[in-house]
Amino acid sequence: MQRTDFSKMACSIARTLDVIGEPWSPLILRDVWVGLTRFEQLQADLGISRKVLTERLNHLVDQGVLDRRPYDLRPRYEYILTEKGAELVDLLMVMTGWGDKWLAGEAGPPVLYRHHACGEVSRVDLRCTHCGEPMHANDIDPLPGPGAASQ
Amino acid sequence: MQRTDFSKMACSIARTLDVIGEPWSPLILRDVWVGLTRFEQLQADLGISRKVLTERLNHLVDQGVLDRRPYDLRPRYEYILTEKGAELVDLLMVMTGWGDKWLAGEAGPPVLYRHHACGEVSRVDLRCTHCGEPMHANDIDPLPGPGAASQ
DNA sequence: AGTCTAAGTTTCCTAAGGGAACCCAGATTG
DNA sequence: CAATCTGGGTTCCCTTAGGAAACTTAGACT
Repeated sequence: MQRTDFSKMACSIARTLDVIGEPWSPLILRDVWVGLTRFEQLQADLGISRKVLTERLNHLVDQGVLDRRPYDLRPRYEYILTEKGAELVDLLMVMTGWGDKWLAGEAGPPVLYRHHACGEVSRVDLRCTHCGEPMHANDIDPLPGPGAASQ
Repeated sequence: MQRTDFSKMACSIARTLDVIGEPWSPLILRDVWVGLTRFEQLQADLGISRKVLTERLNHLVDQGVLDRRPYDLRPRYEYILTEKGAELVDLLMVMTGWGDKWLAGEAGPPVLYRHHACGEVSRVDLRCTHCGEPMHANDIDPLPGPGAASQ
């Protein structure tokens, strides 16, 4: 294997990268999320090489992030997010927030999110599941957990 | 250019990937965040090729995510997170949460986060900046924003 | 029988990652 | 003051992965 395998590292970031860290994978998930669920749609929208799209879709299905299912009696398939995949959209939302803030420039964000609960165009904020206060890089200390490298 | 350039796409996810989407970049940020800030430390901890580490560090500095500064009279440098880079740690925290839930298995999470505000070991949750309610994939509708592709 | 379409496969070419050896500047050692 | 050490890279070669375009296949349509 030439490209380093991250899946064995005792790090949830590395393991997550092993699932969606390859080029194009997050954009494929974004497209599937907004309803572009078929091979031709994805290929046309992204401009990705067909070979690479095939590889990525197979990998995402193998990892349980996408489900491949027929939508016709002919051999036609669409890809949909599993629950595991839908929870990756959280990651995309945070990426969007960062990109909107630091990279969008004068033109402003290309996409807005309307929140169903309040009906407003809004953004995501990271909060502590325990106390509900904001939780960012400088608000926490990392500690070794039960799955820490020790073997 | 062989590898497709994401930076021109009208999508904050694609633009963010152009900054930290290459292999190793998120792991480099993680290491810098936890205090492994020097070339030799990063190389030894990650096992990354020196060539690629150089390329990644240069790119992250160019993008304003890391700052390279001398820590000695000799030609010795360390890399630290800028504010722009520190806000990317949000992304790492969400990646960690997803990996902990879906990939950690029996052993449990390799790392825990203690939240300063409440002192508890906790996790992050995504909330609407406007109403404070949970905000996940199925809680929002994407709408075209001011920076949407139109030119 | 011939055509159309979605969903891939295959082939060729180039670029990017891995690994190891090499280099350089400034400090330390004998 | 020559030899060595150390951090921070460069260079070189090899292999793998991405891009582009052509080709294939199964079933439906005309």
